Amino acid sequence: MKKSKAYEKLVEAGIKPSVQRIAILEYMMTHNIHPTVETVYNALVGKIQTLSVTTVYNTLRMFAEKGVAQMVTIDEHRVCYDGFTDPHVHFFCKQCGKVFDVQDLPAPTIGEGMAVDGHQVNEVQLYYRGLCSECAKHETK
Amino acid sequence: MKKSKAYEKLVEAGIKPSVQRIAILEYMMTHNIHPTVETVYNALVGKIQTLSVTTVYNTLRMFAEKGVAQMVTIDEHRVCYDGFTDPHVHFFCKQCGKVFDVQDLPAPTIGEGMAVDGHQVNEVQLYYRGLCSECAKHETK
DNA sequence: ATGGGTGCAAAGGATTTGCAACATT
DNA sequence: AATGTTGCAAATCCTTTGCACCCAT
Repeated sequence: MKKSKAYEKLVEAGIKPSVQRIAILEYMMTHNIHPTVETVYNALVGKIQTLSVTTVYNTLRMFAEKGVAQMVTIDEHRVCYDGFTDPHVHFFCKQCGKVFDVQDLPAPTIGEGMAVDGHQVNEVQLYYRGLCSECAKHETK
Repeated sequence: MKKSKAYEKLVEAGIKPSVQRIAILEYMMTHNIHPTVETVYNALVGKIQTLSVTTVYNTLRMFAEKGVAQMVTIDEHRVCYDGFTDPHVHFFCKQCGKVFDVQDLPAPTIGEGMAVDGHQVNEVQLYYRGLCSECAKHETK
């Protein structure tokens, strides 16, 4: 049987595939919505009825370590994850807490072995905070 | 008696000054170390013996809302605060968890009423993650 | 049979909230 | 006296860990 994109990506990253891992990665690859652990759990527990929150936590953390997903820490209260590992800019809405990808602006990039002020760099994040267009509508009253 | 810089800054921001608030802001203004709530508490509980962690939490959160301090959410596990509200670049060390200001790189700026992708912007953050020079030393063995 | 993955329950921490005491005007 | 601030204790919520069970090799 033909292996899925998610399956292959896991193997490439040196992660042993499993039903749960494939499902979680597949979800990340097809939903560009910066889900939290809870969101991923809720989305998948219907298909994998035995899924536990713990597994989602552990799996996403592992994905971030292995570079299969990106951890996004904009929200004061909860971490979310991004399936698109290419660098790009985020926007965080203080009202609804959603994270959006920003198309308008170029993302900063990091070269191989890059350093700033003598510190060795692995990741960059550029994000804006404010009120998203959706929330701005309801604000006007 | 002459009012301190911290006192004046609070009044300007529309915050009613109090012993605790002045002390916390004064600490933020004289220590460029991106302290966590805990750090601020430990530093001040000697001078204000009745100080509570709750007050530090509430006060710093309020400072961030009023623009007197900046909330920095790089660390997955804990938030820290920055007394310098002018935009600038941060570096986060994954090993020791410290946050540094980056001098080498220019900070992104936000103009009055700026928007990205139609969303209304209030704050920007640009940060790098990696291994700081101090931790890199001990790593070499 | 073995090694790793999963998921439950419990632990661990950070942050927030309710509320009574307190300080300042 | 009135208003707003403080701080204790408890509650809440997110995340991690320990461990037994299960699955796949």
